[in-house]
Amino acid sequence: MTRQRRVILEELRKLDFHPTADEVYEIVRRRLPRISLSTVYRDLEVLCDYGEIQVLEIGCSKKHFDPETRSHYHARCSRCGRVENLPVEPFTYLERAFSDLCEYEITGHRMELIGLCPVCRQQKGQEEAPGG
Amino acid sequence: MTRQRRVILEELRKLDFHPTADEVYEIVRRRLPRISLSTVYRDLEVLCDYGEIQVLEIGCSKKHFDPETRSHYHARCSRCGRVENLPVEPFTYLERAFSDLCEYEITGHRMELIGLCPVCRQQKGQEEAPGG
DNA sequence: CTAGATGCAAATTCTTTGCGGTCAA
DNA sequence: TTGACCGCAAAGAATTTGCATCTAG
Repeated sequence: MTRQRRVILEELRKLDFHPTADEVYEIVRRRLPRISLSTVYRDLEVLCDYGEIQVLEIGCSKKHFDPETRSHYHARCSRCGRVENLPVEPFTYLERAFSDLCEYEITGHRMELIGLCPVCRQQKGQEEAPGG
Repeated sequence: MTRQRRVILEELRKLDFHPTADEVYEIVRRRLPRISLSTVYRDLEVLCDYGEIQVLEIGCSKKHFDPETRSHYHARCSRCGRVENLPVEPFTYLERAFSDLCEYEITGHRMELIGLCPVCRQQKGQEEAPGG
């Protein structure tokens, strides 16, 4: 566990949302101004291998990194791309139910709620009623 | 609706899985050998805008294209990447339930079952018991 | 004609890799 | 001294864009 790796993990754990690699880079740079983006990518991968964090390939095009490795659901803002946790236990019985409906050997599932986060909700309200 | 666009849509509708852009390219090339990959990307985007197909940003890194635009769930093979439909109606009540659990204004949700498709299931079985 | 669409090649974006130098045990 | 790790720059993969040409109306 190197300095860079430790700082990345610490910063990830402070956040209430799941950042992308370049967001991690920007955040970590405040404490380690000389860190490189490739170190961030490499350390995020190592932290996944160690089982300290997980990658979310959600919404897509960019990966998001989550310091909680147990399975859980996410909410994603369709406006700003923010990804955060949903406070419910995953419905594992769904996997058994779906096993009977298809030929797949089911090993897991993923659910994502899509909508507007509180901030974007408010901003959208202001745009739609400008000044009156 | 140009020739290229029509052929792309026809071929998509024939498939029982949801291909990536380069898979669409390979398939469509059999009928239109001079089509370019950028036309495929561009036409897939136009078809989305027209509401004829939808993009699945699933599993990630590559987009998958689905000629069924109504909301539905998918199964994804963790071995070969195949993405196909699940024969169940989406549980829209989940959106109302989650609205009470978070501050989001929920507009939709997505669920994806992960596992081994029938083909990979069989291949895996053969690898694990080679020759007896 | 002309507006939109195409094919090709170059550009972008996100991510990974190669390499020489650094640091801790 | 050694092996893992770093920063930098270059390479890769997926996707998008610029541009000259083509085509249907």
